[in-house]
Amino acid sequence: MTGPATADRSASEPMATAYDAAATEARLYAEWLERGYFRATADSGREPFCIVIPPPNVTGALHIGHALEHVEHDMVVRRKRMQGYETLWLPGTDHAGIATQVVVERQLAAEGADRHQLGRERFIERVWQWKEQFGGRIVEQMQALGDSCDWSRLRFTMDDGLARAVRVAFVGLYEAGLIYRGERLVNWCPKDTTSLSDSEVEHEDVDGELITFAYELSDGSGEIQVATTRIETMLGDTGVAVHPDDGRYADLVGKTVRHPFTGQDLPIVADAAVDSAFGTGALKITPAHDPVDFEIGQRHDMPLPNILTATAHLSDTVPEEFRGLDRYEARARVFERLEAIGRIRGVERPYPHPVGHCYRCHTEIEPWLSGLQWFVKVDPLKVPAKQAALDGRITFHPDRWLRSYTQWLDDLRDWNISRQLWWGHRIPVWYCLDGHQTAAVEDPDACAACGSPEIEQDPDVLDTWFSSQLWPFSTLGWPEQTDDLAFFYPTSLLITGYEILYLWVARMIMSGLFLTGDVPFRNVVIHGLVRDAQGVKMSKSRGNIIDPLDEIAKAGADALRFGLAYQATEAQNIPFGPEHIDGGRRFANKIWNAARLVLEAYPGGAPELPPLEALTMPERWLLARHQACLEEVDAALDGYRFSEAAQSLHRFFWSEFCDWGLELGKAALRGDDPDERRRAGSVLAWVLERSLRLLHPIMPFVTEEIWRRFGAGDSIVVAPWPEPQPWHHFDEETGLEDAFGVLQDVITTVRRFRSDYDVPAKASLRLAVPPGALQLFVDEFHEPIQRLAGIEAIDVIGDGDAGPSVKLLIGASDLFVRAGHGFDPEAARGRIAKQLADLDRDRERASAKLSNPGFAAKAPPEVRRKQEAELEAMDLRREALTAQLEGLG
RNA sequence: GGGCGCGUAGCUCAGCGGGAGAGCGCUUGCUUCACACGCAAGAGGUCGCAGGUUCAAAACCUGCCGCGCCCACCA
Repeated sequence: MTGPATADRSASEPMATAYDAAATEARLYAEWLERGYFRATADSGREPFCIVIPPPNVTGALHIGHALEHVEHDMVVRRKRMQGYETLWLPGTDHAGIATQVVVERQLAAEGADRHQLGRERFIERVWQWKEQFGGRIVEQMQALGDSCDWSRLRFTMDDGLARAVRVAFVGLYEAGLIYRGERLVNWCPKDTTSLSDSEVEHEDVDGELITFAYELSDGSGEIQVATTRIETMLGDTGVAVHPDDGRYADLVGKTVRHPFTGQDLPIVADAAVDSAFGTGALKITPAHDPVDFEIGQRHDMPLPNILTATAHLSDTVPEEFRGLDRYEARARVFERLEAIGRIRGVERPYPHPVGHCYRCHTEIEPWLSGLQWFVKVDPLKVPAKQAALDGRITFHPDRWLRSYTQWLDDLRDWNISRQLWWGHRIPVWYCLDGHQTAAVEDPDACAACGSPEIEQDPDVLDTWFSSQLWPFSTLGWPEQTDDLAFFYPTSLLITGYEILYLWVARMIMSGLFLTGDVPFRNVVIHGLVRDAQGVKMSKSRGNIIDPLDEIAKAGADALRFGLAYQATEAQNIPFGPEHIDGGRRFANKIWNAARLVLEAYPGGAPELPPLEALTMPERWLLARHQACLEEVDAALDGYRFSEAAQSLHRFFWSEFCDWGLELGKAALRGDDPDERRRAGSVLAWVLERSLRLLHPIMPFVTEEIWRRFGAGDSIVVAPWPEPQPWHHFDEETGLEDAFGVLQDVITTVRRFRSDYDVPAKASLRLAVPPGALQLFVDEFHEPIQRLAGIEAIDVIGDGDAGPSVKLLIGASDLFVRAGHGFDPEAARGRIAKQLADLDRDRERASAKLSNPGFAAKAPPEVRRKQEAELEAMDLRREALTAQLEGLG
């Protein structure tokens, strides 16, 4: 720990006229790290609060979506820390199987090599080297953003502890019969040459073709037509299927057709999976290349001719003339050949239809028989996962995501977890020559079944998401029963994007419940996707990317953070552009300058509030507004409505604290009376200091930099979160808002008069008030009225003694303004006439409502009273406007 | 095919039963000793359309139109 804040050199220097983020942020962050503010322990005796980060890919750079997600994390975490929780934000990165392997392979390709030349072991070494070199980049970027993570616990999905967790999880599921090996169609990416889970396939409409062609019956008695979007697969056809109830084809079932290129006879079968209404009602069956056909093939004992290689070229199982073609060439060639022999019966082109694509490289997915693959049996896992969300052990925010989650679970099918890659957690299963399987946490020496020492490990690695799903507990030490796990698990909250709700969130819940017996987190916040200011998705090709690092360099992390927080609504899309960062930058500067004004007159130390009865009415108003803001911020953040919190703070700080609080307080702050100076300074400093604490989770740097100048403690990072005061609703009890409203009205009305009548700023105005309540009020607040409304003097006048003046209206009283110079009545006449017209429209609507008998009978009294008061006010305002118009001639 | 979300000021959005709001942009006037990264005043909206519920609807219900997203084995 360093010394007290007063030893902070920057805190004793005079404040520059503009806030300099670049000179501040890195310095403060380094100090926070050095002082260990972000480190959490399991034995503090405090309430735990824990968030694990959605681990970004080690290959990645921090993008704007991360920035949004991290700002939300940090807002929650910094507030919880201030609220006294033992707060842990656990950071880390994901090894990202395919993505990382592809990056390193590309690097190798640039050197004229490939991974097969290098060999498995050396390739993996190479990836680790790459990780050591570039994997830390994203950590630095997170620090630039201000993320208050406990860096001493930084984890990586491939580090030793997590590798062990993966093996224990695998073996546990295996022994429970929830992991099995089987041969079935998988989603195959021919570019990455690996299988993918259903969730890693993105369906997208493609302009394809629907070709109808004819198979001739083997007995020469006619033909049967079939339709397909993938005509090349007819080389792997094993039959034709029709619906059992389809009378058109009833006679044909049991007959065979002759394949035009292979000469084989293929059976015509009846199967209920066929939709008679589609196409010709007859379906060609390619069991090895289509999921529906696979099942039909199984039911009718058909063979499984695999006509494609791993790279989606035609294999040696097809007639010579087609071998070696890739799938698209083959599509054209087969069509040509069928056309040449007169078998094409129809062509629909373009024919848009959905096709699966690889979520990494966007190559079209091939349903392919790749040999034996590993699967997780999901049925026993999904039931408790669904129940946990339905019974409230896990809450989604916004709650509409609950429905998506449960529906996804309902439709979930077994999860293919083996990947034909090198980079990743290798499947912990060994095979002996007799084909026995040994699944083990520690590398075995011999087959568990027969004791044979000649065993070989499965060459495949696990789906990246298999290790990611363990993240909330593997990072805390699981499977060991560590203190961290006992203290911080289940974690409190997970914040992530909807795009990985299924890929990641749902699987954490399933595996967490099975492996730890508890939910992995109690709350899930799903945020939207950051788009550009026009709502268009950001992408390199569109050139509308906002790089958070650039923006931090230009405007500061606080500016970026505030801009993001301000936009972070519960909507599915978060529009975000440079103007939002600019808004944040200006707000940071506004805070800085407001502090400059207050601190110039403030002696230092923790601000103390003078007794309430010693305060002026505007000061009490300011306290009330501050309380309202605190309550709004608390409610918003408790409900994870980040935008609401940011907007509330912005509105209060700028439009209430600065525009009215500081402006009204200035005179006393700089006046001659030392008591007044002290009182005003204390109130403003008190509100400012507490506002800084409320703002700190959003804008940690500028708030810290200012806060230290109070000399109220070491750091705002560990300062307590403001609590509501016992007097927090005194404004309502005393009619304070009304009184302050009159003051604002007087000032605004005079200002508007000056503007409406084009009275030059330097021309003096005199305010004439008739004797009475308003006169007493104006008298009491003559100083701020004169100063803020820019008037020279206030006179008390008798009735009918208005003189050459314009009558304005304040509340229910008249107010006369005398301009020292002539003004242009023409300019004003139009504006007033329009105001009158608008007013009349409103009046009509209000009086119609009031005279409605139903309203009188059924509306609650307070609504009626309010409505009456409104109409009254409109009447008065109308009178004043009419008088003004008359006064203008 | 199933599900979800959105159509409110020029732009992007908040509001979600009794006063139509914010940010940015725009107009006008201000170098007023915290801030021109600012201050003050202002213009601008039949709250997608049509019905219904209600004393009262931008908000609740129904239908329609138009966008967007997710899920999905109709070849």
